[in-house]
Amino acid sequence: MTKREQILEVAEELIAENGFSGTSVRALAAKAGINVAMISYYFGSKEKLFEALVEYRAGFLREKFQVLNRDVVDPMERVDRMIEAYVDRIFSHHRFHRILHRQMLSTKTTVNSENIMNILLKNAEEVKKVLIEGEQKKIFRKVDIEFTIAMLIGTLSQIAVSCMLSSRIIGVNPQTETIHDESYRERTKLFLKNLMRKHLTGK
Amino acid sequence: MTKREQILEVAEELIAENGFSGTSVRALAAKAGINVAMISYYFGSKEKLFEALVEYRAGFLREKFQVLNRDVVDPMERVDRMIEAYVDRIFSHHRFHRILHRQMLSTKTTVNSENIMNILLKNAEEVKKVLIEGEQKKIFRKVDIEFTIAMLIGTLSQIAVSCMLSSRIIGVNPQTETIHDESYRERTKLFLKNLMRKHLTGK
Amino acid sequence: MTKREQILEVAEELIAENGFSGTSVRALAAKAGINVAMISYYFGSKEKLFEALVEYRAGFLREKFQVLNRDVVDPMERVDRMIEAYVDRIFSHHRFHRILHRQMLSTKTTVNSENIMNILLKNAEEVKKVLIEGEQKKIFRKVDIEFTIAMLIGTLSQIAVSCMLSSRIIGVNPQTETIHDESYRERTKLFLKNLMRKHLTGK
Amino acid sequence: MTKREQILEVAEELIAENGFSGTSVRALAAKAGINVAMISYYFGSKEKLFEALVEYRAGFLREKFQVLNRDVVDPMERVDRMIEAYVDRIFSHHRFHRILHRQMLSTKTTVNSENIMNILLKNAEEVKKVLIEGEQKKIFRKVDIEFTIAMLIGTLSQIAVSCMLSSRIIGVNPQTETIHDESYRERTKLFLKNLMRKHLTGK
DNA sequence: AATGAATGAGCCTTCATTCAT
DNA sequence: AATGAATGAAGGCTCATTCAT
Repeated sequence: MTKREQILEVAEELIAENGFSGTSVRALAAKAGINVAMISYYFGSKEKLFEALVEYRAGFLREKFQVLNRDVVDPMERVDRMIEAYVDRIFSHHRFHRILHRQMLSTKTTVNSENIMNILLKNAEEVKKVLIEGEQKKIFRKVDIEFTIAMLIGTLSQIAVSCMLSSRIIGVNPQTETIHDESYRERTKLFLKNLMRKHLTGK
Repeated sequence: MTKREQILEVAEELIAENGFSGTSVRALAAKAGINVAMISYYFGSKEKLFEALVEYRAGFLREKFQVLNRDVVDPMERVDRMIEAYVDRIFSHHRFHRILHRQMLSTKTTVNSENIMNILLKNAEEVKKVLIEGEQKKIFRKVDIEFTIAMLIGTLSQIAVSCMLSSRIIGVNPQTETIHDESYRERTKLFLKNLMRKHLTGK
Repeated sequence: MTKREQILEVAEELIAENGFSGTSVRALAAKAGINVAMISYYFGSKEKLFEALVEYRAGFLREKFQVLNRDVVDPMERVDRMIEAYVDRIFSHHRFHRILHRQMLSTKTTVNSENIMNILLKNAEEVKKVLIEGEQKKIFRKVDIEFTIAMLIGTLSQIAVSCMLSSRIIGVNPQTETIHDESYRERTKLFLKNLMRKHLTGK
Repeated sequence: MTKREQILEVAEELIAENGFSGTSVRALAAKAGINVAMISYYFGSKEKLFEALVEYRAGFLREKFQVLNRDVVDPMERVDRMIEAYVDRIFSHHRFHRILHRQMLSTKTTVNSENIMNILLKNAEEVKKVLIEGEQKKIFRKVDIEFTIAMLIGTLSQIAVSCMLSSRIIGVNPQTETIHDESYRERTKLFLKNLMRKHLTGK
């Protein structure tokens, strides 16, 4: 791993935990074991570091959804696959997802938020396509498509992101069963699939 | 409105927009039209101001859920009522909700987060009761209760909170139809009710 | 003296000695016996402190030249009076003059330099008037008016400003006879008057 | 031109424009098209680069004055020649002269300033000799010799150095007639010669 | 000889807070 | 009760310099 990447990893961790304003370049440098000046040296500024982080992780998020839409014919099957891909993705990058989510909470529009919005939007549109297609094929009921997407994103985020709350609402012992566990991930997939099936087909 | 409350209102607005670290007491004092020293004077510190804000708004959120559980007999009916109350509550205090949500994203445990967790938890438990009761009465299917709660919270949050994203995903023109509109609120209620009915009863 | 003025006085001293970039707000605050934050508090920024300093001293420089032109009839007499006023002024504010002079050496145009130029220009124009009038009245020879002004300014600056060099070129013991001495000031006046008389009238 | 000299040329330009503290080694390296580390590599430090620059240019300034004093017999003639040499010298190295001038404004004594003083002093002494000789031969009037030297230096500096101000005081269009023009140079020589003749001989 | 990476010190500014009134 | 002045700490960033290659 290059030093640049190393900084980005640490940045992701700290920003996920404390937010952008809550993370000082000094804290960042300390945790990354580098000099403060290196942040400016590599990225130009703290803001640009953030942009670089978004760019760095955006790649992971951009792929694969399109593929699904082409290969699988049955809409319900495709929704299942999407859920699987989506859950995997978010669980694997839960820290970055936390950052994205936080960004969404800000009403201020920055260079970054535009970028982030576009990433999320692309995913959302892919889901939208399936839903519309399923509806046209009379396989899905007529549902509020946009809110269905919001439900998918919101539910998954809620499960993945709010450790503290979730662990208590959900009755999970955060020490033994966490977001990092395979079982937890599967439980999430199963729940979402069932939910969507009922919601979309009523069966 | 007392000066104290006036400060709290402004604090809510700014913190909802820019986060806790992103909001300086100077900006706050400027917007509230008071002296900087007043924040320390009234609340002791910025942190304590935040705690006071949570306390100030928590009252709104704490009431009414219990009532519903006592008065209404039919579990499905009760779920509907809860959704209505919950949606109304969050739409009415969407700024504060945004703050709560952001707090949940933080893994740092503060005095505040404990407080906030308790508020949210109480609500969640009320919902849990209905779900369990409905299941015992064989009116509801057997579902993953904890994740169902997460779904409820997550979906509503997603709809209410991410103006920018939602407005684009959801296909809402943020100029004409926003979180402040009655129609938008009703649409949300309808969606959640249908979703839960399908999810819980399959019908 | 207010604290604001106190800061300005110290700023003048340090900037005269080390230049603007060469003077750190920390050094300034230390010498003025105040906190670093006070510079921003009072002036907004280091740059604005400089502007305030120019404004603060500009007043001293702006007055009095016009008066001379109205009251005295004889051009040569008026030139003498101007020299006296000019020498007094610069000797009294030699530190600020040093700053002005340094600013002139910069080719970068700032808000300040425009301001400074205007002050100097006004003085120069007043001198120009006398020279032209004297020439029209056939009292002065035909001379290069603009360069004559440059000579006046340049000579006086050289004498007043370059302590180290002057003290050695001029053969003055900087310990005993300095810019602060009355005799040195009178010597300067005498020199300039004689120089100008010869230059302008040839007698 | 060696790389070393190339750096020195760029350094002269930037330091003349922005002063020593106002010129960063980074800006310098960028403009010279070399690596930042090169400055330390070639010169040891920024200070030493400055010293090297003084040394580099000092050579130009040191020569020729002595020669004049030996070859020409008539003191007035010699003064004229000196003015010519001096004007030529300063106009040819006006950037470096700007640096010297700025240094004179500083009261801080550095290794450099000592060096610079010596250069200027040597020139001044050469002038002094002629003035004294002319006075002894009863060709020159009795004048304040030291101030006369200051006048010469100051006037020329003022004309050469303060582009912005001069161009406005002097009524020169900086676009068409500048320090680089032959005519401007000749005008300066003529002015100084006439001035000195009147001042020294009264004729 | 030459360079990109890295450093620690210092830059100016803003922070939340406290003090005197 | 309320405020302008003042503070020390921390903010992000740039500095001249050094290191390893």
